[in-house]
Amino acid sequence: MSYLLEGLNPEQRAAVTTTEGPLLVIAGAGSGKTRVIVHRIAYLLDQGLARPEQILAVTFTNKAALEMKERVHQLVPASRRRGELLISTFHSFCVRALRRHLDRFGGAYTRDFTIYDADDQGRLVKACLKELGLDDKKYPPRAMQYGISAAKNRGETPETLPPSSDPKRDALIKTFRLYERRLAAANALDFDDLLLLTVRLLRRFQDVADDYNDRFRYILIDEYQDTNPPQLNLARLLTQQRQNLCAVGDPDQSIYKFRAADIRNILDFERHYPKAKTIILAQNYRSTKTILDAANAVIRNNRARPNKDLATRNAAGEPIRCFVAANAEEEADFIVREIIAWQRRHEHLRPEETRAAILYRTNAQSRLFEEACRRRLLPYVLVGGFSFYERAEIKDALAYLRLLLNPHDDAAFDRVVNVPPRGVGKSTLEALAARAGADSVSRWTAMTRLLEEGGLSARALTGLTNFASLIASLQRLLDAARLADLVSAVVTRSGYADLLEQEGTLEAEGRKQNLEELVSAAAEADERGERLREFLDRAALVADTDDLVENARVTLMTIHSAKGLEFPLVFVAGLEEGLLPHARVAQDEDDLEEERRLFYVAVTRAKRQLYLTQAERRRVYGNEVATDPSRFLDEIPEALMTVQSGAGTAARRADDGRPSLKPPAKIGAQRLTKPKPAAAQGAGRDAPASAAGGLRVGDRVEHATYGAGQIVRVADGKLDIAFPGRGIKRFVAEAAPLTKIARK
DNA sequence: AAACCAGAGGTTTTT
DNA sequence: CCTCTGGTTT
Repeated sequence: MSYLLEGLNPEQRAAVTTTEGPLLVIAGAGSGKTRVIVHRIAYLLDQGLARPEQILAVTFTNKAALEMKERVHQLVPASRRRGELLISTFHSFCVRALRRHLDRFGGAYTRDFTIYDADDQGRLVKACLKELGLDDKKYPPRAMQYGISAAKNRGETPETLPPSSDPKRDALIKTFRLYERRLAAANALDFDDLLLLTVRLLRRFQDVADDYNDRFRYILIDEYQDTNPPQLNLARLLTQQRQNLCAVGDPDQSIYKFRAADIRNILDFERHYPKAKTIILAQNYRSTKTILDAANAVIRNNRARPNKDLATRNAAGEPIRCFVAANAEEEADFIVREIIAWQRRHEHLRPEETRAAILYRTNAQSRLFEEACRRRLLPYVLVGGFSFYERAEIKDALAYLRLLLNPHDDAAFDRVVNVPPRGVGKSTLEALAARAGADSVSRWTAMTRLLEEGGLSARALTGLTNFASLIASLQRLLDAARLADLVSAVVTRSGYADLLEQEGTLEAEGRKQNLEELVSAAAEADERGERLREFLDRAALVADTDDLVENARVTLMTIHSAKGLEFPLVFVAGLEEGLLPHARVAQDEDDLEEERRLFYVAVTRAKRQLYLTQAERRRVYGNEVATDPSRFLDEIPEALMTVQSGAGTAARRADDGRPSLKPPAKIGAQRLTKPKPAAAQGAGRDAPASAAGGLRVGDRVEHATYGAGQIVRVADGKLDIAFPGRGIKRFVAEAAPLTKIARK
């Protein structure tokens, strides 16, 4: 027996060794799903059933792909895996395929296409609305963007949509049509296109489809319950010959409907693949029995699902603790205090056995937890904040780079044509946009035409001429220079570096540092042998740059981001009607079931101890309103829980018989933490101490929302603080959620 | 072109 | 409440 099967239970073994034909693995939460996939890949290699390059494994995130690859490498000796093992997301896979074959279509698109991220997409939609003269109050761009994406994922094009007299519908179709035209003119693809065009490619060109079918003997897809229609099509097209598809997933964890994921894809697997074999992994290795019983009890309330209660041999463990706070601030503070106490109680354990997660439904909730952590000096990692690649200066530099490969990239063009300022003002930009629209060409082409024909102001003429020759001169570096040199040339020759230099502010300093980081990233890419193309593709597709998450002892994130992760200690916060389930979905039964699955995902992240918290009052747009406990709380058997409420909650008031307590002391009053005694000494600078808790110009501080910054001005009880990449912000000294950072 | 101010509007979730 | 946008001012 292969060493790869040791320590696996019979179902897991079957999932690893069933190597012929379609296989569906319904893997419950904590059932060792990733382990099974990793062992299966290793087994295929070990048994000589496939060489590495003949296997394609698809994961949901880039991070998951990386991790999976690493684990396979640990399991299989290097001698057994010559050749590239392809583990990637659907999107990355598609980019690879399109970079190779997109020319085949012969139309507007070429292999040099640009990827438009959600940001570029939003801008384009806005521009389209404007061009069509549609009021963006009446037709919110976001809704339009969503509508277009949804239509695309259903396989619609502007032409297949029936004309409608409904103005909303009509506006959507018109915008959709223009949007597609503008994308084509810019040789740009949005995230949806990446999948859709790959599907079209495989459908249209049999030889390409055959190539892929020949190459990939085995295909594995993780998180299959969250595939959307184009992804399903892709899977079917890639497996049409051999049908060696191993789909792994859990219908109870399908939580991406808003992104066009269709739970039926996994429920109908046996219909799509009549010869399919199904294996259910129902044994849970992760959670205590108490936590698992709660999860089972909750998910049982959903109708359409396979009957697969999870079982475990783990001990019952601690009861789930339910905490009702008077308001959201108290909720956050309670959680942070409990984390500190819990981790202190478990100090004897290895650090990774005391990792904690605070999970919430919406990103907006994160701020309170950040502030609470800062207040009590508890280090944390926030997942899903601004990533490096979302900073303005980074996007600017990337826009230049994008233009070098594809000058027709309108989004990039708009972004940098006048950054740094070169006399291309509003009216010139409008003239460019108008010309581009009229001729149905890119901004770049429109610019070229306008330059030839004249008719521009002298200033604009010089500005645009300079811009054009700048791009041209940088393009000459494409083949010669190393990536790092190229990036650094972009920063200097564009004048961006000088601009920041002149500014002389700390903010500009921070931006410069970020750009230097980008150059370092390029140098790393150089070492991996990557070209600009790959570098940009990675920047477009890699969303989570937070790899620190692994080592953090406290992680803050949305429930969606927590999928696939586990933590010994888990807090699910904001268990209120309107938040979880979210108010936007409460009417529709299907949507409600998705919210329940979301809650199920949250609960099943916990290994040892689970807390569920609710705030009785929560601020909504400024005013505090009373909340109702989430209906999901009622679905957990009382025997599994202990309930506790905070000071000042209604429950407590009733107990005391006191009419009402005043709301808990405003925590804002004590926000400004005094510098730590030993730390701030040493640098006895000249700046006068302010009235603001001993903060001086030059001090480094940590702000709850903006992160690390440096104080640049103290006056009138106000603080001006520079945040790298975010500019200078002014705060009322007394109220600012700040923590002083000790000097090194 | 930058800096300042007023007002509106916003909260799902993400490759 | 807080942030962003757009308009106005210099």
